[in-house]
Amino acid sequence: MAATPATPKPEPDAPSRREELLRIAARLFAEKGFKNTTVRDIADAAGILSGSLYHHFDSKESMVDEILRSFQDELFAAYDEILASPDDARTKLERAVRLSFDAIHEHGPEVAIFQNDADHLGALERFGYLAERNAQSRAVWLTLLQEGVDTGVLRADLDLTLTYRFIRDTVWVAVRWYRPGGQHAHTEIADQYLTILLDGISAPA
Amino acid sequence: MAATPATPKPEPDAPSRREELLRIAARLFAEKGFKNTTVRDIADAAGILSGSLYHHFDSKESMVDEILRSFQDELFAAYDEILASPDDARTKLERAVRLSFDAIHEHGPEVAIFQNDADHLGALERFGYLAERNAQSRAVWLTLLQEGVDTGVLRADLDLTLTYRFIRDTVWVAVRWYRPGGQHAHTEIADQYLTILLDGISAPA
DNA sequence: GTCTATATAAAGATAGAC
DNA sequence: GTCTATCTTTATATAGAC
Repeated sequence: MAATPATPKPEPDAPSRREELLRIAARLFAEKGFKNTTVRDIADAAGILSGSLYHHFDSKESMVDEILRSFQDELFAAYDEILASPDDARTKLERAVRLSFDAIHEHGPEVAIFQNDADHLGALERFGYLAERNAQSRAVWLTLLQEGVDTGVLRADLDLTLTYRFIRDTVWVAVRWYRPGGQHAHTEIADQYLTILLDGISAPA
Repeated sequence: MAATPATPKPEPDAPSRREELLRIAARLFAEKGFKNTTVRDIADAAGILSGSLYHHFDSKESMVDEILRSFQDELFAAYDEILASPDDARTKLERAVRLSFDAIHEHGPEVAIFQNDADHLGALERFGYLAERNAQSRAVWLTLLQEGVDTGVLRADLDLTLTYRFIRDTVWVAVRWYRPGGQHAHTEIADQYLTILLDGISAPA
């Protein structure tokens, strides 16, 4: 084996240059939208010239691809863990909701990109997995909701398809205004959302 | 007065060419996003060449400006009518929610553009009115919610700022999947949403 | 890993003929 | 009101030097 003196192995905690660039790109994609962010924007924010980005990535699409894939892998692993748990239906629903707010807290840019650009990117073959993940998400939530109805913890008069769509859309929408370190902690927002979702805003009769 | 033989006055119901082009542009902006829609896309859909669009409009920005302004004028006039009505707090809240679903039904493209592109467009001076409308919307909903708490029809333990944000975001989000003539009528979706918002998804104890 | 320089394509917009 | 033709700017991406 010849000596390979160059590029020292990075510490596990020290993000590689590649990861750092992806983090910068994710922030910009989230703020301005994928299409509206230029490779020059990304390069400027990273303190290099646009051409230099192509040493690390094939294309702008490759960047957002890598960002979305790794986020979704992590997210769906967490959903699977909840589904497989022995918790009762209501607890699992609550955990799934809180998982969304945790994701908004820890991976805001990725969530925002997914919310804003997934529809449009999904039209490209390369992003076909987004539709698969969408179907998987639907299956997760409908399973949880059906289990809730079957065990009597949820009302039986709900249209589960509509309920699923509302929950799917509303657990993510706080990414539009939530900022870490702001007035409301993400756990507090999750509490308030669960209160409304489970019991409504009406005063008890 | 000299005779003016050209351009006959259009019937009030016959949309002018200008209005027809705006309708086409609105649909495309809603489907693909403002930035991602080219003037060539719009011209193609209208069956003309891109240069011809500039006979009708200054720029692509002018088009989306006109689309958003006229929609918001109509929407906020309707909010004002609800605020000024003698209905009780709960009825006014229900009317405001149903107004959103009516707007999604009748002005889907305009709602979608506002949801998807208003943040980004709002950064331009020309679209400063979007921030004003945003403040106005906040005032409308907070007024309705406060009146609901004061008259005892809403729970007193809600954080009204968070509740406002959730309602604001969630009454519009159905524009992502609702299609006129689809499986669920918009009135039916409004009913289901109001059920969840007012009373929650939990089974009664 | 970044820079210089540049190729190539796409997009917004304009001028004047019809 | 639309077309032909074209200008200008912006954007993605590449090649090779350092």
